[in-house]
Amino acid sequence: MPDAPRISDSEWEVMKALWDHEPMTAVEVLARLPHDQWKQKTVNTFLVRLETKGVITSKRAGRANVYRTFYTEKECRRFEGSQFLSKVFRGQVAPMMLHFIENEELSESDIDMLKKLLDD
Amino acid sequence: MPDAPRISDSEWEVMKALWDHEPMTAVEVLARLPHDQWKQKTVNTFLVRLETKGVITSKRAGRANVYRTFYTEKECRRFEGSQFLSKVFRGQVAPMMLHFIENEELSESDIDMLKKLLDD
DNA sequence: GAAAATTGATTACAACCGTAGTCAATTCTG
DNA sequence: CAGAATTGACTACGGTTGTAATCAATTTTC
Repeated sequence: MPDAPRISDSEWEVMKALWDHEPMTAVEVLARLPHDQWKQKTVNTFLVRLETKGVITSKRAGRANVYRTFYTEKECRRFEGSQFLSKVFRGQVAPMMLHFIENEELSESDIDMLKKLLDD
Repeated sequence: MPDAPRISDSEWEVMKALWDHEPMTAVEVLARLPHDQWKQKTVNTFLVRLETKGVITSKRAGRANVYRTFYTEKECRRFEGSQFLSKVFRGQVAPMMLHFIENEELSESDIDMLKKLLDD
């Protein structure tokens, strides 16, 4: 898999909507986003940009374009995750994990799950 | 503590240099950054911008400005961390932790440390 | 003291980002 | 079929980011 292009904050919102219900038209994507925060034209612009970046693809179906993601959410999380790790935690995994354990709410079951995970 | 402004990728590099050795002049900051990737004037621009954003402060000392961070690295990690969590992992901590356990190299001692950490 | 070096302040500029509006073609609707 | 609605394509525009260059004042060096 080639390196994924950078995906901006707002582009991520569109991507998450697409991953959840692809393939979709621009109108359908809007319907999946918080309605008061997004205008149809804005969604359109982002879809065009994402396609230009090669992160999604489109196919004409009747009068509308139907969009599909090109990278999986997992893949994008890998790119963004290692980016974040090196930028904010200087590439040091353990301090980062520690940070999240200290700063984010973990339920009992989360903790149990993670402890099990760490056992392999 | 008020909300920290957004700090861009390159700005983070400057901030990390500053946190490690503050206070510093612009020339000293450059000396702490990879020399082939940074020009003095570029460093200057970033320092000015960071001060405008209120993330660092400066005081004139002789002919040079001496810079100091205003937010700690810990604070900035909190902002950036929760931003990342909600953007990339939809705010779900456990899946994020799982992701990093699966995708980043954790040493034996890292794992032991984390398991201990999870025990409280 | 005049030329050279240092260094902050100001200015530049293209690409990316967020947020849409306008134009134009196609498709309904009555 | 003529007006209305839909929808993609193209255009807009100010703010941020990365990357510096120029201008100007001050200091150092012959």
